[in-house]
Amino acid sequence: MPELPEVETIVRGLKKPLAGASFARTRVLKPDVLRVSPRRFREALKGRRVHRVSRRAKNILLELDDERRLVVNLGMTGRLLLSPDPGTPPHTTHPAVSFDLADGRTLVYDDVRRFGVLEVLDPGSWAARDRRLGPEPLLEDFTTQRLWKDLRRSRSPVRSWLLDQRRIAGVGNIYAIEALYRAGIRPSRRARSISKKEADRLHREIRTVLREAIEHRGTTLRNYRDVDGAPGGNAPRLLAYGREGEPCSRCGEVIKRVVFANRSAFYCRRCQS
DNA sequence: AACGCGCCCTGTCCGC
DNA sequence: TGCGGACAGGGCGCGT
Repeated sequence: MPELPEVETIVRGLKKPLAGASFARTRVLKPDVLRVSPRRFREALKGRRVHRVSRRAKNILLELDDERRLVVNLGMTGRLLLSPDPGTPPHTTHPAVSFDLADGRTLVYDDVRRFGVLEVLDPGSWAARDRRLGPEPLLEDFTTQRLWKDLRRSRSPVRSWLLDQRRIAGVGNIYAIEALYRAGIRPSRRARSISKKEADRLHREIRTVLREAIEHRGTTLRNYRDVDGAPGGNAPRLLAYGREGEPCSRCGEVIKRVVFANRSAFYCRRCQS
């Protein structure tokens, strides 16, 4: 569910409130969101202080005072919810893991479908994971040149290419569809067929779409909430995603929906080639 | 090696 | 009103 802008909104919301906070007690209600035993997970966090909160791709990183990190991937429906104030737990629907902080606040990982994963990784394990992720699209090293060169090496449909986290980090189905719509490129186009000029446009639109979504605190279709439980405001701004049968905002042609790789793609057959 | 597919799980919505 | 099927923002493991 949550893509880069939603994860970034959560990270920004946790930065100040969690800086310096420490884990007193952890309760695991749904062990299937972990990859180790609940006991081992609890022990890894016990007494640890949060040094810094950051994001890499769609992962939330709580950097701990022992050099390890609590890595949270929200899957489709994961949420991180924080107490409004000490003594008041956040409002949850499907709590999976609950973290009591030393100051009386509670951080809860809530997840209806439980596709999310929580792990505590040492520096080496995290570095190995990090290396497998592609460039951050909002950072300097993601250049038009790099995008174009990387696209040329793949025969996948460009929409599938954009969803592959090893190639570009943090883009999911919504923003892939939106960027392709705005760049005038059909989702089914083979990555290697994208011209230099198209790659330039795609590069710009990926960044614009992500930046604007962050400004609007993410897209809420159903489940996404920020750390205060509030929905994002970006959904009404989507031009193609979820708009099957509606007129194209540019030319009035009907927006089409096609399915490949088990996921919906939306596009305008007149504006996108 | 690169790629596409099925699957993990629960909730919601739509058509009959 | 009830029921079955399709579908949902992600990512992994498998077979080709």
